[in-house]
Amino acid sequence: MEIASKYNPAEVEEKWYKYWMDNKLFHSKPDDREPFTIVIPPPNVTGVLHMGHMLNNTIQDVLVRRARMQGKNACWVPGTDHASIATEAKVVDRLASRGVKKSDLSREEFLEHAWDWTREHGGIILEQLKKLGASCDWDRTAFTMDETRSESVLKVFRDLHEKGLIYRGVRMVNWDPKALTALSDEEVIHKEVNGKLYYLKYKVEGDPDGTYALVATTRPETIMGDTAMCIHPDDPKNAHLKGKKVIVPLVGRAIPVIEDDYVDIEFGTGCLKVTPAHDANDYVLGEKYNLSSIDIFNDDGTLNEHGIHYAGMDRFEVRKQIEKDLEAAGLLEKTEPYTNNVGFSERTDAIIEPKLSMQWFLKMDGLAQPATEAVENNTIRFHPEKYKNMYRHWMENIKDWCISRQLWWGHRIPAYFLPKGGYVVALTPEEALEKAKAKVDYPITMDDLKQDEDVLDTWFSSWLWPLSVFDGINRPDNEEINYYYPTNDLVTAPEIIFFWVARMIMAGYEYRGEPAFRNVYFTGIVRDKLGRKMSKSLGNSPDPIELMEKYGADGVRMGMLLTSPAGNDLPFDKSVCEQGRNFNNKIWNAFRLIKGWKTDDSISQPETAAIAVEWFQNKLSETVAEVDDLFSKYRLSEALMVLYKFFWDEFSAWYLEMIKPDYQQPIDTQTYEATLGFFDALMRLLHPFMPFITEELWQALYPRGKGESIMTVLQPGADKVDKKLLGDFETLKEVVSGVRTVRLEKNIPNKEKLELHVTGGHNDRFNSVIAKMCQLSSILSVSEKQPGAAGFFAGTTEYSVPLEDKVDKEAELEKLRTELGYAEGFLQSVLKKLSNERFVQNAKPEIVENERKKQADAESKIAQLKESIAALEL
RNA sequence: GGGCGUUUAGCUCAGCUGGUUCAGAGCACCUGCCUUACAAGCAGGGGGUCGGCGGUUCAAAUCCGUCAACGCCCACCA
Repeated sequence: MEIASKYNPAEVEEKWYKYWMDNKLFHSKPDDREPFTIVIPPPNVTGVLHMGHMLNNTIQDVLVRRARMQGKNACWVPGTDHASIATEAKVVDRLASRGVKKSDLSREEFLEHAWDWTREHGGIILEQLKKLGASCDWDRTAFTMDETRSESVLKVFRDLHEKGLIYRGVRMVNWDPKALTALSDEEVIHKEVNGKLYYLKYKVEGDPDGTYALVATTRPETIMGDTAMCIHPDDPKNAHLKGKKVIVPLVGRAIPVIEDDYVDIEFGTGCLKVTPAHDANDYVLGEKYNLSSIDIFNDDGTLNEHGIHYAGMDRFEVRKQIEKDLEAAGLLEKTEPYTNNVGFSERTDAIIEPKLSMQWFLKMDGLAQPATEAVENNTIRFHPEKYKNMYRHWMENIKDWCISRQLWWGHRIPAYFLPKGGYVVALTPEEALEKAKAKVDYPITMDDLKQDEDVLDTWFSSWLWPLSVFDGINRPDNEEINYYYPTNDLVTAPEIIFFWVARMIMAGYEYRGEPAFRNVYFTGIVRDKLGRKMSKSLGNSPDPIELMEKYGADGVRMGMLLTSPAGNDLPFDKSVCEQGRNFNNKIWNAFRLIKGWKTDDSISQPETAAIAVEWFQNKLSETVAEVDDLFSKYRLSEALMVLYKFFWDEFSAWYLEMIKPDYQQPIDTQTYEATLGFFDALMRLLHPFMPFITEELWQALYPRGKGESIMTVLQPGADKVDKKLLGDFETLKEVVSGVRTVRLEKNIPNKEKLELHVTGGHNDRFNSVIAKMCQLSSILSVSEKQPGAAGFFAGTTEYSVPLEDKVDKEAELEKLRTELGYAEGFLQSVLKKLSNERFVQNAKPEIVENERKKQADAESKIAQLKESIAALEL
């Protein structure tokens, strides 16, 4: 059978994914085995696979596949998130492109469009994950707005309300004028913006001299909402304003001057205009001094009827216009360039407007407590650990969570308002009516109840994800939740540590009294070569699907993993995928070599092969132990790198070369069987990282039964390691390398057999191996190196290849002298240490002993070098 | 304005509790090879005063102080 010399991933990937699906190998159900659970961070239902998903899901798949191969009952639950605000924005856009405004539709009509959109786009990203090889249990695919999940959300709302943790109130919230909804603090991103500081003149009322107070503000367009001016009680320069009233420019309204030490005397002029409706701090002042509050904005950021002649204009238009008008009226003293922090909506990028409104909130401090402790005491471990600090800091300063959104796409808040005030919380209208009847003393019908128009924050469903995917809220004692919960690992981006991770931990403790997961692996951000975040708008993100077509899913997976230690950003470049693809090819060709051999029972195992097998067996054990250790520390890139080198260098370059029979000669059965065994072990070790090629070759290695898969066999275990053997073997490599260098330097073809002379201590156990790897005719022990020989050292032993005329005496002498110089310098430094009494006294005995050995070795090497030089100089 | 983190080869990173696995790995680079598994390869090689300064110690990439640059998180100075 001819096997192509290049690996073709496209052919095998589809085949094996189908095989895994057909044989239900991803499916998990509770049994006696130890469970291993991961819930996917649900991608947005309308999202398209990007490089961040690739990284994130590759890592999850590695963890799940490895757990499965450790005999655990691995369950990776996939699903999608309804992404309330993001999806609603997309649906609104699509409707707009068809000339339909959201406001023209009823709630029901709009939701119909949203569901259409969800049905059209919802499955795309999950299908794309299959191309990556993701071993999710697709039978469990969940959606944050499907029936089970919706019921869970409503029940939790009702429960937390009953516990008194959910309340309703008028607060200053972050208002997104584009999406027309409130946002939580976490959804606001602060950015530095270059703006101006405007100095406005507020004339003092009834002052004939025309004196005025100067107020510095970044937001002149809000003056219509001013209801006071505030100075510091101890501010001498503004003391004359105490007890006075000042006139708001353009508006002409008089407002009182109040005093509060909140004002910073040094900032601006020390005068602060107070606009309780449009600034969180001013709101606090307003409450304190019982100021009236004038809301001058419409929900979309245009000015309302309080905006005098600016009514109907956008807030930023007004800012420009009002500057001119103030100028014209002589009420603008000056402007200065100024940078300040402005809040932007995470989703729509609109500038946030602080707005007073009635919203639903969840009390957080009680929920936060056990969640804070769990991370602090490592019940839940963060990888890398540095995120613990961030987490603690946020948790200790946690604020109540604004959970209502003025949107339609999402879980509608299960609160029903009563005709004469008050409300009830209930899962269904029927339940609501029942509760209402119990609450009021007047007759009431279903039609009298009005359900809250708002929906819940998307994260109010995501935070239940590890529970709700196993139906742990609705049926808290079901077999699945009892078996799969707590989940094991969570793989996610640090950006959503507060949005999601922290809240899942809280929900986990509130509803199970147990951690949601044991380990959190924080991935980095995928960036381009220039260090920019990959984004659709920049167009700097490669299409993952195209990438996989070009380099193979295994190649891309490897590319992602090789350069992404936990928590570090990943500067992505296609070249790493190339490296991955090359490695696939390397594996492919090693297999081709092995499979090309004919076996012969009648040949006995050559000595070189016996040594090779023994050595590789030990090397394998050593590597397995190393990989185990790295996995336990979640150092996946390093684990992969160890395996990469193990396969490429130890297995291919050393082991296979050692056992390789002469061209077209058969191999002995014993060695062949051992080699197949090693290859099998290597495939198993690599399978979590590169599922497709390893399955393909594992299947081809031996005849396999129907439905069998590498996915479900165990990882190789680590045996005892003969350290001495491994050490000796490293010396052997040095010798082989030395001879190869001689060949290269002297331009000696490989076919020409050479003789190797040894001067000094040498372990001749591996002579047959050295002879085979270097094409030697013999290895002789000599008391002195021949003058016409090219030499090198391995440790303190000198090796040389007699070459007669081929050796350039001068060059050889030069080499030896350089080496001698180095050795003498080294000896000097060792002697200096040893002659330092304090070193000999204070250092640990083994350190001193080591220095003595270095001294002896150096001395013996120097003696040998001198002899060789003397012989050449003759 | 607070807090955290990073700085080691051209690039991406590893170096735990100070001393032979202390200056490493992969990629990139250079040289020679189409050697019958693999040129997506083989063999060999060069390259860093471990961000700067100061200190502790017999001994510092490693511990302490300080400065600098970069990054992240939090924060209401209008």
